[in-house]
Amino acid sequence: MGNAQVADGDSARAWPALVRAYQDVRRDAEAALRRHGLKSLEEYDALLELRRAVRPLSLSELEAETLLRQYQTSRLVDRLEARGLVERTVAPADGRSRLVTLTKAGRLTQKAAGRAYAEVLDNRFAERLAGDELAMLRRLLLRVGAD
Amino acid sequence: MGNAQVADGDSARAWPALVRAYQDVRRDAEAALRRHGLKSLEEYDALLELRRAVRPLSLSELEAETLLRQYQTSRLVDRLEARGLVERTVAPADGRSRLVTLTKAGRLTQKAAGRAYAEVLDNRFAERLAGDELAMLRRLLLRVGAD
DNA sequence: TGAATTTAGATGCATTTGCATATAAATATG
DNA sequence: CATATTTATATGCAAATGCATCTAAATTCA
Repeated sequence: MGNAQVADGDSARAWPALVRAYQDVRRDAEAALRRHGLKSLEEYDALLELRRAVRPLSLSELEAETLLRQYQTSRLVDRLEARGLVERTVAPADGRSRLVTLTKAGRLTQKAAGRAYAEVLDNRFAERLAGDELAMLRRLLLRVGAD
Repeated sequence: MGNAQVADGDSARAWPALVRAYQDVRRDAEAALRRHGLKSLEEYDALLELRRAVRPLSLSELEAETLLRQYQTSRLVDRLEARGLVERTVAPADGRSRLVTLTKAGRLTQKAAGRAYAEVLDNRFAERLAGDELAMLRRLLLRVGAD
């Protein structure tokens, strides 16, 4: 949406800046992830959740962690599976459920991509804002989102 | 990407909050725009630029204003045209260029959608943050984006 | 227990994206 | 002036998205 400008009540001059920041960070982050074979932040997030989990996650658990829609999760896992980054197995306890686990390649990719991602964020946040500014930014953003 | 969490250096705890805020505002805004027949923020932005412009804009001018890609602009205009919100005419001065103008319906849609959009932003920003907080948020976000 | 309901995922279909390339008009060059 | 190049926009095609719906397994409950 580019400028994301609205009618012009200046009540919300922060919104275009938010859009801009989001897009710029996201662009950098996705470029970094692409260099490691991932196609989107969503893919990375799924890999990260899988790595963090103590036990294999079902698709619906993964869905809950990532805030993706049901069908998005299903297809995201399709793609990760096709590239050999995860595996899907029928849950022993519930025949409807599929458990998703990272493969070796998936773990390696997550690790490498994670480092690149963290670098981008450092670049965009830590190197540009002081600690108290970061905290303030976060607090303000949390008030804008949520509900 | 849901949580948008990264490896865990806390240098960038602001990023998940940024993602969250962006997604929440955008979701509300698009819901409001849909009620007025628009499918995305991008569509609204294009209508707004066209309304603001003193003269008809070519596709490439519109592209520059909105930060869309060339093919995105072309197809966005396709869709707006199909719904009777804009018209495309060959530029008199340059036979390659198409000038895009709002139709009557396009103007009405822009106006109504704009009000709804502004309401959402007021809701998300002005009603939640004080004036100096808004200004601060904006300043911080501008430093994160850009470059 | 057997039929109805709910839950977990998958998928058909239409739309949208992205990339690369095509078309066509304008401009530059020899 | 004729050809090559650049500029403005459109488009074919493959992948991705969204919606609604489907299948199959589990659970409810009469």
